[in-house]
Amino acid sequence: MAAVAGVSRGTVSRVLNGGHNVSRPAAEAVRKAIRQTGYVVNQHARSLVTQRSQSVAFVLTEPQERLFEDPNFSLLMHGCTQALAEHDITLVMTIAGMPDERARVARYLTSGHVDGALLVSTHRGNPLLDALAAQDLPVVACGKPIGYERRVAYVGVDERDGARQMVEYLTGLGRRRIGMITGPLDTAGGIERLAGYREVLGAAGDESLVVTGDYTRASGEAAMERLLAQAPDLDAVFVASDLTAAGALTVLRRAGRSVPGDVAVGGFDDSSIALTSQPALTTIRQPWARISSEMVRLLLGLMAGDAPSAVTLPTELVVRESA
Amino acid sequence: MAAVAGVSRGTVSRVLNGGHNVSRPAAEAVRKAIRQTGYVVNQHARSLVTQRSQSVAFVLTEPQERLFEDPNFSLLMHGCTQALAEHDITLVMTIAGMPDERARVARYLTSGHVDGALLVSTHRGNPLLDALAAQDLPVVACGKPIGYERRVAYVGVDERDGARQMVEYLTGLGRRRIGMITGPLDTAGGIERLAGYREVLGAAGDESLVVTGDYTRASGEAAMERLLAQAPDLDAVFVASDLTAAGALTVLRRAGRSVPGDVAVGGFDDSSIALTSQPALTTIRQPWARISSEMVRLLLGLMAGDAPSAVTLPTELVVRESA
DNA sequence: CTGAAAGCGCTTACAG
DNA sequence: CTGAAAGCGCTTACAG
Repeated sequence: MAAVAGVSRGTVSRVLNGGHNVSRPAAEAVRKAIRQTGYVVNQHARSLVTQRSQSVAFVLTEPQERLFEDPNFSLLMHGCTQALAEHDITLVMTIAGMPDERARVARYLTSGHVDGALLVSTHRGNPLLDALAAQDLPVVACGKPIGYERRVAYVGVDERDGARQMVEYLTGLGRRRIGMITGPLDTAGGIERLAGYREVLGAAGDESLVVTGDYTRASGEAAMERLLAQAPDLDAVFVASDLTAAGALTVLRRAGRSVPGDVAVGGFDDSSIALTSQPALTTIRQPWARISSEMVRLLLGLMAGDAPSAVTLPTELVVRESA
Repeated sequence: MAAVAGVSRGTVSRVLNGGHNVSRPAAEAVRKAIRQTGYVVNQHARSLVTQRSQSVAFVLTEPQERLFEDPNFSLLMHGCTQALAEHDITLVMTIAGMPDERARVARYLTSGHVDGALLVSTHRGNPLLDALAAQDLPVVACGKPIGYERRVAYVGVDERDGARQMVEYLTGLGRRRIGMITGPLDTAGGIERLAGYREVLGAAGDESLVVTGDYTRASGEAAMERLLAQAPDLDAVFVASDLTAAGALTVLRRAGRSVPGDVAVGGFDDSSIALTSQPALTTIRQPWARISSEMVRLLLGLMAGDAPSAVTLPTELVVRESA
């Protein structure tokens, strides 16, 4: 390659890396030779010296199905891809749902393939976090990573306040028997959204009105059925995710309860499903674009040597038809 | 590291790579030192000499949304992850829907980050294929890559025969006005499923009965509406994908046509949506598990120096409620 | 502006 | 079984 262009490897390298300190004719010759030979740098050789791979992983620590069911992940990943592209960094996705996959992924991530990792949907005690932290890989989580709040950077929304907004809105509508379908209680979103609900309802809180879900659509169906059995007189439900709320809607329809007439339904996320569900969901908007750009900003910071920090973003009530 | 264990770098490397020609005590010492220091190999240094990265890319050349909408991708990716894990290879996913993303991804793939690529949903004239072929990266496509059949390995199903099975089944049911919603006509699945339909219906083929779709749910809704307008007397539809068929079902319901009473609906894929749709879809099963294992087998072969080859798998009619 | 040279951290014949 | 040494293909001070 250097031979074809009639210059030294050093000069080739210089034009490849910005072209500083290279004469016009030399740069031209190199570019021409690259076109002729179809030369592509060997990323390993480059990374071995730069200590950078110019790529970052988007790690999903969830059974695979969730990714494909929940439209939020898509949004988040797209936003991150865009933001990283501006810095000439490629995003690759990796799934570590099962324990054995986790070990493999941990090895992949820590052995230099990537310069950092964006972690999505982290449950309490996620073992991957230990492995990554031990190797000092820059990591930023989406949502507060319980148990690692201090050591791992993250960006999340004010979950509790979002829940509060929704429950206050339902209360304001005159609803008195307000149920809740929570998220998984080993995640910040699961815990905090429930806390917000309790904060508003206070002593009025009735345990038969609360059922635990796990953010999936299926859990929304199951939980709604239980809720209808335990508290047939409920006139509203706050559901911790739109996808789960869509499941609840199906059950409500089947049970002959009109929404919002008989039962008002409030979701969380403002994901695409909120618009396509029947009726369209009143929900709490998470600023996905902002979340992804902040995640990337923090990650780039960590890669540059910054200490881990946390960003908390506000949410917003979006009123549609379901409540 | 070698110092901690009291051996040479060579010996450390030997235990890391299978432990052949290493004495028990030496191996023990190395393993202990690894535990103590948390040592992880530098993948770049290793790959620079082995010319292998032990990872493979799952490349989606589709706008991001499709991945998350279509359950088939999930299945396929999971199968490939499993099959590769047996060979100690990590699968990373990468999306190249937009032209600028494509350039970035091409660079990523050809610069040594991965040992090969699994290509999903390739339309005619996919520019990524040119870039990869030029760099001799082992590639296997899912479905016949039009225009690259001879140069690129692939595994697909007998699309035409699958379509034929479905249309013959519908004919056997006594349906006489059988419409079709096709896939995108720049993919093998789009073209061949239509060809199978035409083959069975022959001269009876009426152009007003055929509408082009693109495998999405939305295209199923739009196409079904057109079909109902163009050919209000149709008594069956063959839809080139289950997801699209689910869209068609929605429109049919809205139009007051009972399924399969008024209109029989046949899908293609046997994806998870075929079971959850109302009514459950009669469809053509694609053997996803088999497809992913064959894709991996071919890729491993290419990586070992084999010439590209193609595998065509049979499909199977699955009768449920919609027809 | 440019080339020669060192060095990134491994693996792997090669001797022993 | 084990160590010393070459070499993988780059980047980057260092001279000039």
